Amino acid sequence: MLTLNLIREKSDEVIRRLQLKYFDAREPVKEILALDEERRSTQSKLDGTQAELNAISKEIGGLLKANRTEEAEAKKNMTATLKKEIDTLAASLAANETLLRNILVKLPNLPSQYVPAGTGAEDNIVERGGGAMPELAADALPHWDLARIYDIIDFELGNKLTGAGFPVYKGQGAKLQRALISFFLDENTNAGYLEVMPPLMVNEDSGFGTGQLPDKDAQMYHVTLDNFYLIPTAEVPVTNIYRDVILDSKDLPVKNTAYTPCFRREAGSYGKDVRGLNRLHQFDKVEIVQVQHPNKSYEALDDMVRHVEGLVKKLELPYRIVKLCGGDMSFTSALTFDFEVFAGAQKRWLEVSSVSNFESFQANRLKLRFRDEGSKKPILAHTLNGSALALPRIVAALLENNQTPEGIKIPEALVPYTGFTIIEKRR
RNA sequence: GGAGGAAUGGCAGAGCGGUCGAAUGCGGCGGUCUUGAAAACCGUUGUUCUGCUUACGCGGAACCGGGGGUUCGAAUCCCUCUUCCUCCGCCA
Repeated sequence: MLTLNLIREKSDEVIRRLQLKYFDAREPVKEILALDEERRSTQSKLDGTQAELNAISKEIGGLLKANRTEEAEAKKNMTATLKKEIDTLAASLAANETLLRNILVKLPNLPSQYVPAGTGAEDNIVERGGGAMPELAADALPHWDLARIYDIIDFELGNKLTGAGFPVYKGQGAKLQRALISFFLDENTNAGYLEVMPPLMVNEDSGFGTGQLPDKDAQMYHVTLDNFYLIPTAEVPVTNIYRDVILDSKDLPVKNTAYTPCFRREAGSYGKDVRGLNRLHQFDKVEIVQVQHPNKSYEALDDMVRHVEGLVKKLELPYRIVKLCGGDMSFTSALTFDFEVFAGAQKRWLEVSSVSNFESFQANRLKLRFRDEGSKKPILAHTLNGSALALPRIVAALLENNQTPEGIKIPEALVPYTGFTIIEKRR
């Protein structure tokens, strides 16, 4: 959520920068400014009337104490109109604030100055890449075939237990999941992130805090009986740890990492994108989250990108880092870098991480602030997060790129975690 | 799940219809003293909205778990929700 102050003081800039996300903010901004004006004048009238009533009440107290009952009764009669006025003003203020907020929460975050122009994925800019492209035979198999042949991931069994998009990992496949999770968590904690293990269901307030609600509720599984939502990413519970929190400046930066399963309904996405591990309803992901001083958030974003790059390198996967253009960015982000790895048999780039700076957009919703030296009022912190990393597509690329006649080779960095160097057929 | 009790400022803890944004203690910040520090003493100490000033500041409104009600007036009384504690039941 953008701050009212920003819209009030730099409305032209807000409109101009949102054009980069193909969002026409002219009308909403106009409405916001009008409502804000009205809100303040109502507030001011309400405060004045309330002050009058308070003064009279105080007088009545004094009169009653002095046993001047008749005068007190006379004063009481004066309050009726004031009270009616207060009710009316309070109701109109509440209505105004609801309207204002409803428009405000629909404005996307402003893209930062570094965001390139463009309408969609084809306009994203490849920053850099690395890793050797796999040299596979022409008959190299896609990961879903490999998963079946080596009996390490069972999609059919998942269909039976739950439904499409809920695979069952078995044997070395299950061990590989556990190894990747431990590997990522260790790498992250070694880089200074504190490991946390949050709940996998959150309440409405949390869903709102990170921006999944009210707009994207169709993306989350909703447990209606208790009104909880299954988390679509650890970002939700982990960032909400800091909802309604005022940090001390010496607490910054906050760096957290968490492994969680993630649940996504993925309503409306069908077709060949969803084959195998490419798109699941439940998947494992290790997330990193930072809360930063506004002056340092872009430095931190850079750090996070480098850190994730280190992970992909250690897994010896061919990768590229893509800077998202305005048209391809998420609602909440100010600047996003996607990581893609190349899956040799599908011959496709698969997104495995998305690292973003949200600036104060989430913090404003969360009321996440800190006390800065020299500033009397607490100020909004900046939040950032990224995947480090999402497992299924990493596994897809590992399986496809490392297939050999003997089996699937495990990258060296992972061997201490898997305890095996190769995935072989079970008998 | 059943029966009782509780929720107050960073923490502890008073207040149970008016002068209470709230005693007191601890902590934090500033100062006196000191070579420095501790102790002692003095002062200060939250958040939001808002008006004037917009450097500092001054004034108004709201906030005592959330929401609603009674009253001229609510931290204080009533209703409701949530959370926590104690006892019983069930259970990984």
